[in-house]
Amino acid sequence: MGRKRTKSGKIRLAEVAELAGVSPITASRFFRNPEALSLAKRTRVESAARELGYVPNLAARALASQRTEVIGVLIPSLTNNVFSDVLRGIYDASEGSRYSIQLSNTRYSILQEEKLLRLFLAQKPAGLIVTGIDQTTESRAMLEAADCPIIQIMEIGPDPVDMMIGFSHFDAARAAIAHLFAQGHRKIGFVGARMDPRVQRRLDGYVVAMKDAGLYDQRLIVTTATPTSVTLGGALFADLLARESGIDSVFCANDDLALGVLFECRRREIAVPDQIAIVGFNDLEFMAASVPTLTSVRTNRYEMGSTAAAMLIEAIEGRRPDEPVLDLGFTVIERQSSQTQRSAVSPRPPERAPAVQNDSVTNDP
Amino acid sequence: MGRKRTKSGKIRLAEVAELAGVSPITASRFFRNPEALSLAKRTRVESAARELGYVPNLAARALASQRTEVIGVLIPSLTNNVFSDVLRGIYDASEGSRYSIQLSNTRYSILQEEKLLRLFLAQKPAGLIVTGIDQTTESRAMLEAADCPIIQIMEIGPDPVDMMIGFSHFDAARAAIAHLFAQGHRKIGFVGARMDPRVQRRLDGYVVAMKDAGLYDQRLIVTTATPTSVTLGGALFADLLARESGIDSVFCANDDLALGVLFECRRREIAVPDQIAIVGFNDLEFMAASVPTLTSVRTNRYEMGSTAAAMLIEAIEGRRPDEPVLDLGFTVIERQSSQTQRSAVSPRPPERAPAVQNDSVTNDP
DNA sequence: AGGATCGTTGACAGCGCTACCAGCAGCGAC
DNA sequence: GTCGCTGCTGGTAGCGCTGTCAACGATCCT
Repeated sequence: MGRKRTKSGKIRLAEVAELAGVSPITASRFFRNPEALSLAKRTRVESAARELGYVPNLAARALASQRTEVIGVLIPSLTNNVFSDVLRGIYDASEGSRYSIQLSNTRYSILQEEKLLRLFLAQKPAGLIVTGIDQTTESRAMLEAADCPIIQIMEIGPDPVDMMIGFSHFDAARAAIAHLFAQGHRKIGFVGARMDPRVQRRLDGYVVAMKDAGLYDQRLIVTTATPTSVTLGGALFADLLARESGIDSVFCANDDLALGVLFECRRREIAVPDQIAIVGFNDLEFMAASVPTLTSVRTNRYEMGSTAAAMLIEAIEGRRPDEPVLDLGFTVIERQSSQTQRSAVSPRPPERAPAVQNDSVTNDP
Repeated sequence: MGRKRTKSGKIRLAEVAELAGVSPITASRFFRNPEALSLAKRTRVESAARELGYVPNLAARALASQRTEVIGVLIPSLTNNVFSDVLRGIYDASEGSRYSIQLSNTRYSILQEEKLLRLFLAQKPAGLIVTGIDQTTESRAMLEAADCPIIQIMEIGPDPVDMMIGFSHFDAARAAIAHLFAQGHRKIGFVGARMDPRVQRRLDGYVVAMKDAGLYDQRLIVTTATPTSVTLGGALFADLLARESGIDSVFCANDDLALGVLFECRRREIAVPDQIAIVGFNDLEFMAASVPTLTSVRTNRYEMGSTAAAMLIEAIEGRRPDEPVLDLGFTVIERQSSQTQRSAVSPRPPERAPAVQNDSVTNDP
């Protein structure tokens, strides 16, 4: 055979082209835009490529085309269940596409995020997925100057850099509190950890709901910057009980905390929901399995990741969505931990209706 | 200025070299092996690069050098807590190095793994991290032919492709059963889900331990191929109870199942550990927070990831470890869920000593 | 002093692919 | 018959960097 191989023995595009009897550039087009070829050449190139086991060299492609087929993803945590669901969505939706995912962990630091952003942008990614809407001014400027599609995920806000997909943590928290009001609870504690911007907005939702009902008391709020855990949920709840008496329910900023509160109740022989109602956030799998089952606010995490990746890929390929901001909503899943006994006479009837509109607990736009 | 810029306005190495008054190749060396330069040129190149804000073009580098600075990582699941800990270790250890992580999800399919391996290898990664020791014949052949360091993680076995880091799931399961024997339990159930090769080896460890003690009964084993969950733990345990009576303890193949069993006990008002002892596997955070606290086998997941990445990078750079197989061990963490009452008279004294050597529950090599 | 060695530097020639532009055939319209 | 158009194809010229090898002066040894 007259074909010359590179020393590494790798098959190059030129070999494929030669076997197929076309020019290299035609073979190149086959891999990027097969429709542009005549049917005859298309099949010839295809079978030649298969026969030789050709695999494109991505580095050469990136160098020649001046762009990569990499989607950068910046998330604050790898271990938080919330993000692993989102990630799974992103990976699933990118699979089968030509794009590969480049993941980095900001560890909840917007400075770290800025640093990583600079790194990513220097390699001209095809698109970018960033978490949240709280970037540094510098990051924001870089994102706006970037010439690739960008999606902010996990929450929505008024001023997208480009596209945005998430839900309102503020509204979700308010809906959770409205549910507790509807069940007759009035002295509702808030337990929060990590206190990243999204947890902060859940707290804001709680505060506004409580104030609207004339029930706000800052001593009902226990938070810490420490990373969240089940153990911490128990500890924070213990703090809350030590500080305030007469609490009838707790809204936890996430489900791990809620589970910790449940265990702490068990440890102290506090009946749930009779003495204390518990509501969590995210609706992780175990919330439906615990005893009693735990009420939570379901968020569409997998969908958030998969839709974000799919939207981004569409945008990269020139098909921008009609609406750049997508609200995935949330649903308050009412379970035993917050149900007032309905078969028996309610042991703690609401003394007055809370001053909050009793709208639907679901917010699926 | 005489410098010519590329149309994209990007700073190239040539610009840096010109400003520094050296040849491009010298500038290139500065970024790869600064020690090779004289101090004078080194500082000149460094300040020129900083002044221009130069960022190397990785695609060009990869093309010219015929290798990438990418470490491929193949794991079976993104959402399983076990792997998120490992991943965090990998990302942490690779941060600050020149290498970037390329992650893919095999979804517990060795065929999918083979496919992804082919994809990865075609791009000449600098190194590879693969999960487990059960590859297809084809995958194994590809790995052996690959000219980059490879680490198999999560478990150890007799025949490493290259390097290996993990622990013996078989021994860990045996140690868990030995602990239950030591606490006087004899009718020990096994609850397992997903049944990937590592869970299978835990089951093997259980079987051997039970057989050695003359207590093996296959009706004590409940497994399913379904992905694991807390809910599933409860359901499988319910199956076990329906099938067999007199069970005094349950060894769960992972902690989610164990939590599900605990909740199921609570639902049925079975006292833990008095009527049923529970042992889990992995020692996730919540195991220490539950009521009662749950015994588990601690595995060093974060360390496994970080050590694997660090070892791999060392090997890539030519410093191979003395010993290619690293056993990270495990520890049985004894908690309330499996403790025989010691203050009171044991309600269920062991009728005969189990025929298993009562070695240390810790296996930290 | 002569030769060998080391540390440092630079010239050259690609790595494998694609952007750009030109060319060519086939077609319908005038 | 000419023109312009469309659809397909190919040639040329890099993309930005590094491997290889040669050259140079400085240092060391005999």
